[in-house]
Amino acid sequence: MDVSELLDGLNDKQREAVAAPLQNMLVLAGAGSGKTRVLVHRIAWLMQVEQSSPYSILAVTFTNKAAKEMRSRVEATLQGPVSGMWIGTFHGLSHRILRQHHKEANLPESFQVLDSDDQVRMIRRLLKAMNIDEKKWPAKQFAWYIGAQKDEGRRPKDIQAFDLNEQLMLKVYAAYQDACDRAGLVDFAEILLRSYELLATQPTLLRHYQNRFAHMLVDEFQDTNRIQYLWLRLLAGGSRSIMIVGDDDQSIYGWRGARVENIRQFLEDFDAHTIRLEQNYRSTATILKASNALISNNAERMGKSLWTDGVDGEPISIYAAFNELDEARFVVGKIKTWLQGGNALQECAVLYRNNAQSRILEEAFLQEGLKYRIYGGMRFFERQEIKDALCYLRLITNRNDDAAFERIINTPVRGIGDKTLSHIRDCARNTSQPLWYAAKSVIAEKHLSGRAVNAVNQFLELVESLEQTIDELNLEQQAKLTIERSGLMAMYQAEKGEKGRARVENLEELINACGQYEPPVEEEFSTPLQGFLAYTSLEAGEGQAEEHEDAVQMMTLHSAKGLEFPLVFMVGVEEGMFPSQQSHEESGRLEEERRLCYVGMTRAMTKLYICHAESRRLYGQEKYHSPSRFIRELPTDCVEEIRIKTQVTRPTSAGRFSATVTHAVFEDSGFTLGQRVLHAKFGAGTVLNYEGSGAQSRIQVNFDDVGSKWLVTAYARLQPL
DNA sequence: AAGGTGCCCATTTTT
DNA sequence: TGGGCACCTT
Repeated sequence: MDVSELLDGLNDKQREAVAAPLQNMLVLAGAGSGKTRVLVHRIAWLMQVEQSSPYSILAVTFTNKAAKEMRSRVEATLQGPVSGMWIGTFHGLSHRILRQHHKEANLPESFQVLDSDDQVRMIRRLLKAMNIDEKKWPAKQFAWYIGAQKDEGRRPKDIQAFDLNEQLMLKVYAAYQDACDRAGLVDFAEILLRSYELLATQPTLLRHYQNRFAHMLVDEFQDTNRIQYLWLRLLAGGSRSIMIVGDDDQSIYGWRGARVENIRQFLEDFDAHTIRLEQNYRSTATILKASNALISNNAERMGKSLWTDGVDGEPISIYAAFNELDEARFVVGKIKTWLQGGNALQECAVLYRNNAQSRILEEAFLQEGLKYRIYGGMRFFERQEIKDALCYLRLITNRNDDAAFERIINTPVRGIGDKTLSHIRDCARNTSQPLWYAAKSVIAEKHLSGRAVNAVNQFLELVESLEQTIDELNLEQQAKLTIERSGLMAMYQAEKGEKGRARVENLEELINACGQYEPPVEEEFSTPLQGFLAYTSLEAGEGQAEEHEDAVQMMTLHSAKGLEFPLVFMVGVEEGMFPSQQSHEESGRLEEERRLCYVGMTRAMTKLYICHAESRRLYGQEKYHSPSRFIRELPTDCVEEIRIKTQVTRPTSAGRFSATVTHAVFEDSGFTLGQRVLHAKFGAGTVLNYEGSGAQSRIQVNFDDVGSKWLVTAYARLQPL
């Protein structure tokens, strides 16, 4: 392959990054500036021009999807499969290291990964055992605390608890860690921390990896947390060839431990050269101008300004909806118009700040027969029936796995009740052994009724006999046998309704997935089953939505990152919603919300609508929100207000005003005499008179109080009578 | 052991 | 408002 092909079609800045001499680099890559392209081409460049072996390259991403895409694009560029190159997520790569050196990491060979749900269940059990009232201290809070500590690289011994609350947190952290260690379980944060500690304490091992990975590339660097940064820095050693790609303006995960500061830290620690990718290939000039203006309100920035040599495009449309129903109706209407223009449904995306907002929209889409797809939600390997089955497989692999034991000991019901179970738990605690062995002891001690003994025995034998099949059967057959012999299949077949049918299908799909699974060649698993289990927890699978279907794409602003759509709606852009109420309280949060808004806006390719509702039913109460400050921060020449906006004179006193209604929404809002209206703008009022319809209508309102808030937009022109 | 009731809570999410 | 969950009832 001709080397120049690697640079063809790149702009100057991209080319500078791809063809740079071996050095540490920060590529500040704006939205839609072709960062993946740069990463992929850089990898190809390293191999073709620098003659680097694929073995010497380590590329890290955050999501499996991104890792997969990067690998396939590298392979496409190099026109052939690359083997030996490490491309993966932080968790995936760390996990691989732990597998390979489980002994040095003090982990059993059969160690398993706990997902967040397992983790919370595990903590919940501990809380019960420790007599901690879950009502007062929810398990989730502990999970949060533990995760946050691990993300910062702190073990219980490193933490000083100042108040009682933190002392409790710490106590549970220590107990939880102990339980995990005994059971051979690691949670997600543990994977990173453990792998970091492993490298930090094993100089030979560290040197091995440092020597191997001469080149490191990191995607979405602004999302790295403390421990990920330390991990990278440790692994990089004195390397002169690490390229990080990121965008401080798109850092939206501070709340889960991401540190934008890592970018500056990197510049300092690695004495890196900075390249800015500011040419955008996605959006219209108008959208970019508005986005730039918005983000310039943030103080802490590396500085960057997106530009395009494309068209200006249409202005951004702002729609002030009457309420959330009107907002949904508006979105539906505009999407229909879009379709009439000969465009596809899947080109449309509706973005919202929190998941609850999707409901009203769904209803509206359903009503109009528009297909939609919601991103996020329960993933395949996280489903109840799937996890049940997986826990059988886990226990088969590792008898110490208390989390799995707890989940399936009486699923399906086999007459092992609370009493029997607490016997087993007590025994486990008193004798410091896993539940599995405690169950055996309890049976031997004959403290139980004959019936209970039978039931427990049956369970133990079931698992043991299933383990025997490992050598004889392939993974698919084994999964099938497990799901059948455990009674799970029968149990879910008996479940009535659509739900039961779906669950049976999912179980079949799981068997299918086992058949499809091929253990990765580079990684050593003692059995294919172990490999499969690791795969299920590190890669939870797709959500429920069908990807190929032509449907409106609905998702939170967070999950929209990295995607692009010709037509984008941002809904609920109101003070208190977005920026969210909570973000006012903590410092720095507001800027993150603004970055989130920036991310949302820069998803749009050709047309962007921003909607806000003046009244919204929230938690069963009518709330009046003013338009988000983010709307105000957009330059007026980039924006068009869809509802006719009229500058109005602020009513200075209570009394009668007449209003000329300027929008048809009032047509079906159906004013009635005596109705209370026009809330947030001028305070509450009563409709005195209403005539005509739509833009022709006139309404007289008597305001009994003049609101303290002053806003420039209005539905109607108000005139003192 | 399933079904009902009442209570509490209420961003954002990947691994 | 409504969903999830713990607890209570049959």
